[in-house]
Amino acid sequence: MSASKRDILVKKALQVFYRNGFHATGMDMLVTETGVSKTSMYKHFRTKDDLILASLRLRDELFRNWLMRRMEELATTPREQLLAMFDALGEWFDQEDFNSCMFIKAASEYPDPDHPVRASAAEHKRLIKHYLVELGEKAGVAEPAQLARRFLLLKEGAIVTAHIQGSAGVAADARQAAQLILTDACQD
Amino acid sequence: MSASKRDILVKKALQVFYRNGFHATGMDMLVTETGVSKTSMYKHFRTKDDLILASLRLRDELFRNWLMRRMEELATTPREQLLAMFDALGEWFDQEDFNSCMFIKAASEYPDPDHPVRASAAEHKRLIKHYLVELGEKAGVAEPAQLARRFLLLKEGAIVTAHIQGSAGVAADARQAAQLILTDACQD
DNA sequence: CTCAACCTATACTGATCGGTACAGGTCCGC
DNA sequence: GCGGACCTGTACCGATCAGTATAGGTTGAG
Repeated sequence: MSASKRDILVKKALQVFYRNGFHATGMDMLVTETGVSKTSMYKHFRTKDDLILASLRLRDELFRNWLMRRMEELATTPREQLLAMFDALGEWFDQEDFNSCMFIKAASEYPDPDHPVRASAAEHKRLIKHYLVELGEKAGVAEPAQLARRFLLLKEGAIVTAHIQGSAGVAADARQAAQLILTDACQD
Repeated sequence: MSASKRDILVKKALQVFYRNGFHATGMDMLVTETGVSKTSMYKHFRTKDDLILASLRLRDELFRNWLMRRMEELATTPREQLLAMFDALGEWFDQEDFNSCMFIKAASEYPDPDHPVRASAAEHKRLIKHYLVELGEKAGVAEPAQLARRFLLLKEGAIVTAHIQGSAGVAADARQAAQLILTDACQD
């Protein structure tokens, strides 16, 4: 159970960073919210940035696992699973703690493109795209990479729109547009 | 010319906030970057938030004017102008100071949905959507509101993707997807 | 000349920032 | 029992945060 404190810290820090932002969250707030002493935090992570990166790694793992599992639960064939991404997104948007994509927010707060936080965001998006390409191949579309890129545009657009304008109808709009794109991809 | 100092302040503050983020930019940095004294700043704006809101108002005006003008320069018919939005976005993505959408970044940094910054972001997106609806009506599509919503998803998705993954090919991908959606919208 | 509007520079407030120092408590294997 | 791993609380560091106070310079209209 020695890893437990560290895990509690990262898990809770992830929630606070996601809700409150990165620059706006001070280490003292994390002490209060996590119940872990500051001394312990700096034993596990040399800097605040290291803790942020650990939070992003956990977020990537949790979110991608959730999304992929949900897509596979909601549909059976690869084609239907691709479209089901937008149903899963719709469920996410309607959760009360939905607050946009953590990696979009992270990239927004770190202007330096070479910052590790930006690399983490890029990797997260790359991994999701890779999963979509695989699904596209299983679905037998002619150009799975192109399909994945187009689906990702709709996904990111839906996240941002649900965040700024509200979630009503956004996932359904994205799903309908995705259906058009998928139909086209299967005709080629 | 009494408005000039204030205008210089807001114009330069907009650039610094856009480049550097809102929480990460202190008032002292703005003193350095704008050359306007802190006393003057607080004569014109009661709080930092007020200055941020003024910057966002200016950004909304400048960006929407630029986008609409560019769309109308790049094409003649309403249908072509709609698609030209993605050509204009492509030009923006390739500018060296491109750093995502200021309103997406602003919404990312202010978690409270009732904060005026969030309202400003929502209004900006609403105004762009309204312009797209008008163009859709001119183009004679059956459901201009639906078309505008789908185009906006692609637009926001392209902005975020160009920001995180790099701009290569993003605008072209979005344009191709938009072409499919537009074709469908004209068939109904 | 004078007044008011508008600007500047400098110094300051209390709070908070990321990060460190220090002293001590708990628990487990040897 | 004893050392080491791991945790706590508290106090502190210099820097920076948003915002204020004070004093004085410049400019144009009456």
